[in-house]
Amino acid sequence: MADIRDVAQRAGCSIATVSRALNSPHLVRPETLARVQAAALELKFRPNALGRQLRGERTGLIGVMLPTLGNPVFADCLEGIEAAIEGTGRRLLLVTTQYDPERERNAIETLLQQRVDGLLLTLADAEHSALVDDLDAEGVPCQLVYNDAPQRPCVSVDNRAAAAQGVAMLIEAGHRDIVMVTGALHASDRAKRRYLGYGDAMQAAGLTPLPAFEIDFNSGARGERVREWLARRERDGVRPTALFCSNDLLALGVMRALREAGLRVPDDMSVLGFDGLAVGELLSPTLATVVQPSVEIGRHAAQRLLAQIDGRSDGRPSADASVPHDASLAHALILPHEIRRGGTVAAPPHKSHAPGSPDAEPGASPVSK
Amino acid sequence: MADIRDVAQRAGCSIATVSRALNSPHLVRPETLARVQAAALELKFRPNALGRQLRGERTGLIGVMLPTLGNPVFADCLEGIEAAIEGTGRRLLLVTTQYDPERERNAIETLLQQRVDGLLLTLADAEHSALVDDLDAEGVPCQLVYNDAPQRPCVSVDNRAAAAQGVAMLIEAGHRDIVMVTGALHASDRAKRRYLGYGDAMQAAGLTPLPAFEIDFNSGARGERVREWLARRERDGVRPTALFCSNDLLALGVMRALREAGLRVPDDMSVLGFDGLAVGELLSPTLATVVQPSVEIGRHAAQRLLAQIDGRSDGRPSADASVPHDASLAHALILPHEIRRGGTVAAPPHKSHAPGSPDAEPGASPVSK
DNA sequence: TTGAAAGCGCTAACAA
DNA sequence: TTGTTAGCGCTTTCAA
Repeated sequence: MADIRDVAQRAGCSIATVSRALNSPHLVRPETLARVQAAALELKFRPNALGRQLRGERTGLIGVMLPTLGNPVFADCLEGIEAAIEGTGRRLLLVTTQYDPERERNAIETLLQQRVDGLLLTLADAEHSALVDDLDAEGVPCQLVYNDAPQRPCVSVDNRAAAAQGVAMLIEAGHRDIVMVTGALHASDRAKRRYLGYGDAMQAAGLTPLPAFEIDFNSGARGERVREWLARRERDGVRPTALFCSNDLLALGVMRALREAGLRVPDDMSVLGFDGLAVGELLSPTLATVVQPSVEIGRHAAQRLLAQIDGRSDGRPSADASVPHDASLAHALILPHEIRRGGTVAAPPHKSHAPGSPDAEPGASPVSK
Repeated sequence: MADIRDVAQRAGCSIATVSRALNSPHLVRPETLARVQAAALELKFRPNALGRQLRGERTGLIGVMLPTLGNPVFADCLEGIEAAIEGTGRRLLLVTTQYDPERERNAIETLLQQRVDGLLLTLADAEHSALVDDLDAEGVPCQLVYNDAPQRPCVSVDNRAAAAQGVAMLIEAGHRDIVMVTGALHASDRAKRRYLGYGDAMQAAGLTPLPAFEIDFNSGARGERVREWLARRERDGVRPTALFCSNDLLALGVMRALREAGLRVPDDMSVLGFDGLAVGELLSPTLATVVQPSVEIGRHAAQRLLAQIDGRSDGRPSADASVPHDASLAHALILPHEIRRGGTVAAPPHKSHAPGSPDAEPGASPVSK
């Protein structure tokens, strides 16, 4: 593989001139420039980015760490990131962590060793993660994605408020027995905040928040577990009429389980998701959900990161320059969410639950409180 | 940021010893090793991968180029790739092209400049792309993903056979008027092959293949176009009873359009997809589709690429060594597809349109041949 | 407008 | 077992 020296020789000039011809053509006499370009072409010269990166202060590499791409919400976000860096000559170094905190740590270290100019991260739990503090202390440009931690540089929706609003819609539709279904709660700070929002909405309506129904995402026995859980609740006489799922993918899984259990959505059970996956709108009935602008989240995060990177005088992380160029980049950017009404939410089944009236109405769920 | 020299100084040894301590600890006296490690820790030394990569013959970087992540089929594949490199100490450099041939060319060049050890690519059109030949000529390890070009190093399903089998299922269900719906046909060699497969199945059943209905993926007016097209066909008296969509995403879009047009699936129209997206199974009715093992495609492609890379004596692309270590890596790996029967396919509606035979046989499709 | 030369941080001979 | 040293391919002063 031809290197800059070969080109120089062929063009009859020094390597410095070749470098200039490539990077600052205006500094080179047109004649020389032409000779260099011709030589480069003939030799199929492909500049080695490593050399430049080692020398320079920037690599043009952006590190992206996401939990998984199996959930379109992250893939969408990545599309937004890609869109934002498109044309900037930057490249993406991608790692997924499967929500594993240890992999998070390793992945970040790896990215840093490659000398990425900045990081775009979705952490399992941003607020309690020392990682971000470390990065901050080291002066590594970094934006969190989806994590909403008010004091951190991040781009997200207000998960708590958004969830509350979604649940409020369920309540408005007449539901009182609403249960939140989540993947492993501990795995995601988003889910936790959404659960708080669920609680807010319930209490605001004078209802008692119920414990979340945690269901392992990765277990194949999802349908079974849901059915089993429903049966148990049925026995206890407290079958909910609506389920608020902590994300759309989970909602889809739950809906299938319900179907397998012989329950119709929304006739027997309403379902509300969170994320706003595009496929939700293609379903029938369409999935009611709390929409977060995933692509925009990715795009904004990337834009902020780029601003942060460009804001530094030198490209290298500087431990002392703890003040970003624009201080607002150091704090959360909360994008607007949206409630998407959909066919999966309807009024609860006929027999309504007058509080305090314990009459056993056939086919109806008794009331809580 | 501390470099290897700083560590050496602090540990009271030479940089060579530090390097050894890090990369070949067994070559270093335990005492020294400990000192180095301590020094590295105290200085928060983070080895600069660029230095190593510039020096060495491998970067550990794998270039991945996909059309988009908006289609889960590619995100799934990427998950497979990730899974395959997990634990190998390799990293992924990711680029998406939005099916744009020019971006393909640029992206590859960019990846090559970063000195990736190999490439994993999905091209718009693999068979007629000079790109792969160039790469091959340059000796860059490379595997195509999804593209099925028998003579090329790639991992895919047999799109033609798979499509034929899917369409055969439709025919078996009683359909005769089957139209294939595709995104821009020219944009994807997969779609072309699937159309061939459609033709195969139709002819094998003595039916006349119809022109494909091409519909722009990115146009927002999808629903409208589908309705309009249906209306036209209706006027012509040749309304199809089944649609074979060139991919699942398209199938979902089409189904929505049908719904908006007041047609029920599968009662009024059967729909068959291609890809086997997980969400298809979560729908109701579940999406009938030709399943390709996306994650496995990604995983195998990555594994083959790694084998190819490791097979080379030197890590650098060598123009002459056109023969891979294992010659089979130079040819297609065709993974098995699968027909997923689903609720979107049923027998055609009662009034069938027998070509030439105007008698309306209730409830039965005329027989071919 | 061009060239010579000094590294960027690291690895790997080769010597000691 | 350790150190010295020569680069990997490039950019960028500094001089000419």
